[in-house]
Amino acid sequence: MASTASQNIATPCAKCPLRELPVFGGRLIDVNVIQAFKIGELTVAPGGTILLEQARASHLFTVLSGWAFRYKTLEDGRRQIINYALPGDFLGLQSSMSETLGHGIEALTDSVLCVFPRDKLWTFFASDTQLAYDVTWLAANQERSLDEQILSLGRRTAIERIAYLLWYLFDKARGLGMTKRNQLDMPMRQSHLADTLGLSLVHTNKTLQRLRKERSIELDDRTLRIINEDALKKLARVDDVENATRPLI
Amino acid sequence: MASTASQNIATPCAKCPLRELPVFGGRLIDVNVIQAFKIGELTVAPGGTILLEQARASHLFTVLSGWAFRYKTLEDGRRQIINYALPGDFLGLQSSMSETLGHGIEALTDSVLCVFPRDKLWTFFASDTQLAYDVTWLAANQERSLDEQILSLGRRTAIERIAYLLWYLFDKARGLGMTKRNQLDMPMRQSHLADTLGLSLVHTNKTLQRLRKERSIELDDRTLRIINEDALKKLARVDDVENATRPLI
DNA sequence: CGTTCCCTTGAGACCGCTCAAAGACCGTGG
DNA sequence: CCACGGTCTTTGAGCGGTCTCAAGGGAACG
Repeated sequence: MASTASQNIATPCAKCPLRELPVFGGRLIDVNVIQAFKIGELTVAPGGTILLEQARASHLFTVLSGWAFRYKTLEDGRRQIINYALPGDFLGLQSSMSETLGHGIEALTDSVLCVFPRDKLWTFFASDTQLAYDVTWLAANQERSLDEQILSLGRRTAIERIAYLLWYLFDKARGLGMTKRNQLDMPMRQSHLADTLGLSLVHTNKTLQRLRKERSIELDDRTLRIINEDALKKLARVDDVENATRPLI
Repeated sequence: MASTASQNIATPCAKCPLRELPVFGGRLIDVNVIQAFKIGELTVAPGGTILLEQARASHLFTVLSGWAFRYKTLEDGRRQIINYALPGDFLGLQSSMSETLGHGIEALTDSVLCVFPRDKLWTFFASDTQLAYDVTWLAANQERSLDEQILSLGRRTAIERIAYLLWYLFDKARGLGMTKRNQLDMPMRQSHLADTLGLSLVHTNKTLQRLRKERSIELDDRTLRIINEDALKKLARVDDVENATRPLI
């Protein structure tokens, strides 16, 4: 069905809509290099598995459209969402180059991913320094956002964590042009938020309501509206990060 | 003093003691390449700052000897330790290649670090594919251990977190030959552990005692003894990771 | 021998948890 | 069109894990 159809209408890198975006401005790799690296596209439906937690990863992905998330689980079922992937995010590298994965990746919406062969990475590293550099840049930068997530989980209170997460996601989506005014379509359920924040579902719900009552956000079914961005940032104690452009693989 | 003296006795890469270790076996970069990349050594005393939280990082480091840790702080002083660096660990890349740092690095013991110029990284990427590949490998692998830390903070209980952290550190040190039997010299104080685990100092102390009472560990002044490794791993729900060799820059 | 740093202990408060159940919304089928 | 089941959100009640505050004890060091 959807996934089969999309194989035939694969987006050529030259027509990649992401390349137009300012966030990726000025540091784009030669289209032909990327195109040569790319072996196909993967289409996944909401709730679909992109990478199994125990699997050995043989591919690398760039999200072309849609939302996904990376997670780990404990034997007894406790799940922790590590981060969310939006268009332009590069996935699969984390699995320490060729060992088993250790984390799963699941789609939240209908998603399309560009697929690259892991075992060709070496070849492309050798032939294109820019690509090597960019992959490293992306890996290093993802670490940065994990650092922030660790700070959140370790030292922020429930309401601060939520404020940070919502602001972070909104800001990231804004850079990708996915927002309208102060409004963002967020596909995850409260249980996803809870599993991201290290909180229980019930407490997440109650804390969300506190944020609504103080008019910092609105959050109906699946759309987030930021009513008071400054209040949110202050609460989350966001240290303004210069939003530099980033590479796109 | 110490730091001046050490400039004169810099370890040539050819005599790097780390290269002997099995953990780094079989995937070592040509000594001459590393040696050309290395511009000096940095010696730091316990409590000394390796990288300031607000600074712009211009160097990359490999820990040659000693313990250090990476941390972030919130304005009001709450500190979160992100991870610990032991010999062979590569530092400074996280600062998303040339932006401001966002985290600090501090030495726990007398430490010696090999220093590399960040702005030459590109040059070496271009001239040595293996080095580029290894740097990326290290970045990806560090992400892996941050994933685990996120799982801990988000979903493990206090006692599980401690069990995991102690086992993780012990296992890592064991790979480096820093343990004697079941015993490890751990330079951090309980306040460091608390700031790593996202717990208060008091609760860390009380939980530590529970682990001692059930004879899983001993922890006197600064030495950790693992009495019952299996119990620890079971409590922490460690999924046995194949301990592959890793690159050394 | 006083100061300082660290570890330990106790007491009480609060944040976030679990359990349980009631709305709300939606698609499906009778 | 309504009944029904499913998924998700919301509420309430009570428990407990972790926190803060406060103080005491031990070891190292000048």
